[in-house]
Amino acid sequence: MKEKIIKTSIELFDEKGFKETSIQEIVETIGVTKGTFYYYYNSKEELLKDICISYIEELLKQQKQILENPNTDCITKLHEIVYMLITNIKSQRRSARIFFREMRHLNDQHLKEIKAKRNQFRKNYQKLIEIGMEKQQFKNHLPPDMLTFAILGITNWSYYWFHPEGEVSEEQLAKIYVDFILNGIQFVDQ
Amino acid sequence: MKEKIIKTSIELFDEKGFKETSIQEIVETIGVTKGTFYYYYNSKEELLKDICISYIEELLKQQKQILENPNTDCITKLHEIVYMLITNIKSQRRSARIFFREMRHLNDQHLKEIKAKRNQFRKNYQKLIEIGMEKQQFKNHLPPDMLTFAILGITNWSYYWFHPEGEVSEEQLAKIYVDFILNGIQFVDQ
Amino acid sequence: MKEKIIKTSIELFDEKGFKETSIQEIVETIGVTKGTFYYYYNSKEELLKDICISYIEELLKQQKQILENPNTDCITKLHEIVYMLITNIKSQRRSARIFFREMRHLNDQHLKEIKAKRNQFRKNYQKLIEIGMEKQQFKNHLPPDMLTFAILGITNWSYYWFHPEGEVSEEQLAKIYVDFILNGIQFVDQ
Amino acid sequence: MKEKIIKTSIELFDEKGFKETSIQEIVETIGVTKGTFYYYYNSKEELLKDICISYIEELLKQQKQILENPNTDCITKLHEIVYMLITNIKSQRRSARIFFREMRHLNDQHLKEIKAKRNQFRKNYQKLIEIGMEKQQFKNHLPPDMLTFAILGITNWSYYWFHPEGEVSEEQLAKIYVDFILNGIQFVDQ
DNA sequence: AATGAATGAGACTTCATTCAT
DNA sequence: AATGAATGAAGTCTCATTCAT
Repeated sequence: MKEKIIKTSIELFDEKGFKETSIQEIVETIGVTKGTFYYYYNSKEELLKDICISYIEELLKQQKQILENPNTDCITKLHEIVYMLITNIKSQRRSARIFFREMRHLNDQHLKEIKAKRNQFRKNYQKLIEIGMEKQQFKNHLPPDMLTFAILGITNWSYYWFHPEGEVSEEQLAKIYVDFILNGIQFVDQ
Repeated sequence: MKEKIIKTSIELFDEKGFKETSIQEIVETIGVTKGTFYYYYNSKEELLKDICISYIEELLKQQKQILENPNTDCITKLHEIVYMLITNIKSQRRSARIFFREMRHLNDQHLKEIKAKRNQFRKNYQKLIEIGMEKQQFKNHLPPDMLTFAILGITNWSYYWFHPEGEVSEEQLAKIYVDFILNGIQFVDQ
Repeated sequence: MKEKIIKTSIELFDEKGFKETSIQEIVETIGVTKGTFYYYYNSKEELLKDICISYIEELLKQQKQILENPNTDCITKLHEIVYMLITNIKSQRRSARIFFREMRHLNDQHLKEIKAKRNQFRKNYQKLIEIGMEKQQFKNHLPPDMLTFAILGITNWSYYWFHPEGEVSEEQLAKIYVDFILNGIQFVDQ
Repeated sequence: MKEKIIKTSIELFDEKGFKETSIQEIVETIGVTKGTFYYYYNSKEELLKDICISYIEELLKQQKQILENPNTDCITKLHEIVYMLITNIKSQRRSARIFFREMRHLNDQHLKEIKAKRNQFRKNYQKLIEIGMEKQQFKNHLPPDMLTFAILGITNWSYYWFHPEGEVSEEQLAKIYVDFILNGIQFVDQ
């Protein structure tokens, strides 16, 4: 039942927004009553927290697997993270959008917890860039923190417009982005 | 008075969200009563529309000036747009965030109008990339639409974390981003 | 309207209890809607506070008038306070009962304020007893604070059973009580 | 288990009120689940009835013992009842307060039953006063019913403020009250 | 003897909006 | 140009109670 509630809420929160989705709507969609909801959750906010936590923790887990692989270099790892984020769109687009857009409805404590994890993800990313710079896989004349924000912006933004069912596949988009991130767009006369 | 309402609403909508800000709060902040609000606006939604329209039209106007300048090449134009978007953060961060986050509260008609202008901005951007490709200022092996989304993602995302009052100035950030967009991050042994 | 709300609420709170009376019932009795209630009060608790404050402040005011009269001695003053409390039953019985029974539903701050005033009333009463002891109008071998509680108990309790419309009039009851307080019930052989 | 439920409920009902205490809270405090509660009680009201009945019946029992003692006179009996009520505060304060304050949540039938016993207690008290009057232990110029209410008010009220652990002991308070009841407070020049 | 899932009625409260003045 | 009173629909949440196991 808890699973059902989460699944339904994710759809509704993404489509209509957290505030705009009433508990009534959630339980009606499932076919139970409001009491049932409050048997599983103490508040609407707690449900949102669950959704947000699940999302970011899954992301951290996948990032960890990629970063701790001893057999890949920095460029490969960068590619894998970009690819991971793009492929996640298919299954996690809703959660991701809820994460970014509705996070502010969490209470102070939960918000702090969530933001810590989000920052952790970014810091890990940045660390990869820094290591790549040390190993001379990446250029080192630009500040790694700003670069990290930029690279994150590219993939995060794609959650708002990219449709994995469309003409461009996930693999293709990931490749395009990695190429862009590595080489930029300027024409170089050789 | 209308100016006061807009100014106050922008602050409140950004800080608390559209739904979370009541008309009561807006008019209390100004020091008038609800009747006054409804003298100037027919609904809360209309006020949001005003804010969103102003934001995107101003952006289009500035973009137009840059693009129509006959004396600059594509790379310069790209730099100018990036710089324009980053400098706008100082004065328009609130409006921009409201634009992205609260747009969905608009009614169908207004939403259509807004999205048309937003797409216009993106299409103009994309056109610049395409022209640059034709003129061999930009490489042409990557799809210009995906590149445009990527470039947009970089600057749009900065509205959520960049603080113009911080250590890195707007000029610096714009330079970093343009460098990144043009050349990428991969180390090139020459 | 505010007056109507207070009047109706006092009746309902007394008859059914604070928790047991819904806003719905209050406004239905008056013939308005819930919105109207919340136009005048921010919460149900605030209304209760108003009722409690009004009650205790009126009591303090009347007590003050009696105590500050320079032309009456302690015994007269005692009589006047007892009489005042008994006569108040007719008009204030409901408020008094709400005061005693529902006070605990007030929030911490309001409760503190109310209790301060209630203690003030008791302290003033006790002061009268102490002055009477000094002036040898009252015996001084019993602790004045305990006596004050006892005397208060007598009249306060009457709010729960005394009906001014019954056989015994207010004047009579006050006289009986003062006689009892002054002389006790033990038969004295003279 | 039933004992545990009663004990816990008395504490919670006294501290928070009957309506304000949920069955959930009661069973959580004990460490069982709601089903357990409903195995022992058919409703929350039934539990309240149990508490109230136990309290008043115990009181009647103790009163009976005192009144039926053939070896004590009326003044001694009065003293013993006052003392009994005061000593009860230590063990029964919570029950007593629930009795007075929450009684109204009982259903009609239970309320009738309870009130009958409460009146019985008062009537017995009044009878003692009347007998004392006949035997010329008590003055007979004041109506015994009003006097009974007054005497009851004194002790009942003490349930709301007297702390047996404080400076004044139960014996002392009983003595003070009996002295007051018998002799009053007026200074008598002899 | 006890559990856990589910119910459903009803509570307080919020708020955009209307309208006579 | 602005006010203040009033509306009413909708929202979140509570909780005593039921029932199959």
